[in-house]
Amino acid sequence: MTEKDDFSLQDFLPFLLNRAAEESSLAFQAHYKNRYGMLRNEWRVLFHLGIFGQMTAKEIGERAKIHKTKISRAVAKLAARRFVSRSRDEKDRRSEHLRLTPAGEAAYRDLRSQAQTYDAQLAQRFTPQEVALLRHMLRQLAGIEAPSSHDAEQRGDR
Amino acid sequence: MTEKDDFSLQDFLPFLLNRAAEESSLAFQAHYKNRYGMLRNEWRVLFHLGIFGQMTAKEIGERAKIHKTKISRAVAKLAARRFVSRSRDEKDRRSEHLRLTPAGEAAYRDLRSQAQTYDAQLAQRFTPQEVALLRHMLRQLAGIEAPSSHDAEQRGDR
DNA sequence: AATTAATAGTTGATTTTGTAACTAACAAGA
DNA sequence: TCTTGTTAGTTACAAAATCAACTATTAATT
Repeated sequence: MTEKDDFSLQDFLPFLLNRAAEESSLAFQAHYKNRYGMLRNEWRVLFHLGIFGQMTAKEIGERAKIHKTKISRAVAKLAARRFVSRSRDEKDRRSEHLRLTPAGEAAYRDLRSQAQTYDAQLAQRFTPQEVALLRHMLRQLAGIEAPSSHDAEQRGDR
Repeated sequence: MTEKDDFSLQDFLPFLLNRAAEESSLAFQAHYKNRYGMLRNEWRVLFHLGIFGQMTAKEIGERAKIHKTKISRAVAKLAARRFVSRSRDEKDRRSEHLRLTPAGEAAYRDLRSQAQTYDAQLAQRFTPQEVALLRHMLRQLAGIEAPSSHDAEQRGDR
């Protein structure tokens, strides 16, 4: 099993991104899976509601880029476990406003602090400048952040 | 939907990594899905065989960190499409050596060049130094590369 | 050699995801 | 008002992932 050509899978960005994402997700999964029996999508919905207070399924989906069927199922499970309460919008009865129940709030606060600890743990492998750059580049690759003119300048674009 | 507290999901590394990984994987998927009807695991196996020439399912699994059932099914499909040939190891008849057929080689070469183009496209959003650092950090987070003493020094460790 | 444990790979059952079709509610134009 | 179109969210069915059990073969222990 010796290398045959110069193409390195270990340098291919989609491959690296997937491996790094899976590694960090699996490691952090332990926190919410064991303690609260949550799945990744449920945890994501919980976090969005924890951060933003009240959102519709649609808003969560847009912000996190999670498909509406995943949101729907995640919300159903969170509601069944009484972590989330739903209320119809009276102006537009198609949509409903979601918020955390006190139990959901408690879970969120607990998991948020674990997330912060875990994130810090990952970040401390690099210098603060490196981490800032990493987050910037990831946001860029994720399509969250538009390419800055700075980047373009450094490439010699105009 | 206004922000309630200081924790930002958009900065949480596992979240960012997942979003960036998904974005790049989906974009690249078009190449192998449309043209060869391959799935992600099949493509990964194909690439490993293209790069390393001959491997067992176990070796591929270890290197790519893909579970053996996924490998088994991916290899079955690649073999059915005559992209991969299998041959028993006569020393240890439990394992088989996998290699690409000429058709598999052709597909690999085609996809490799597309991968290189796509990777370059992603990379050109940043400076060469930034990309080098990104790959380094991702390898680190993926557990492919051990933390360098350089990183530790910069953190003030000893 | 016979028994037990371990390993490479496959198969099957269950869970989760992905895709499409669906329901209910609203909106716009004729 | 009566289509026609659109949107929020759910549900049904197909595809894929996960986990456990299985077969065949080799290694280790007695």
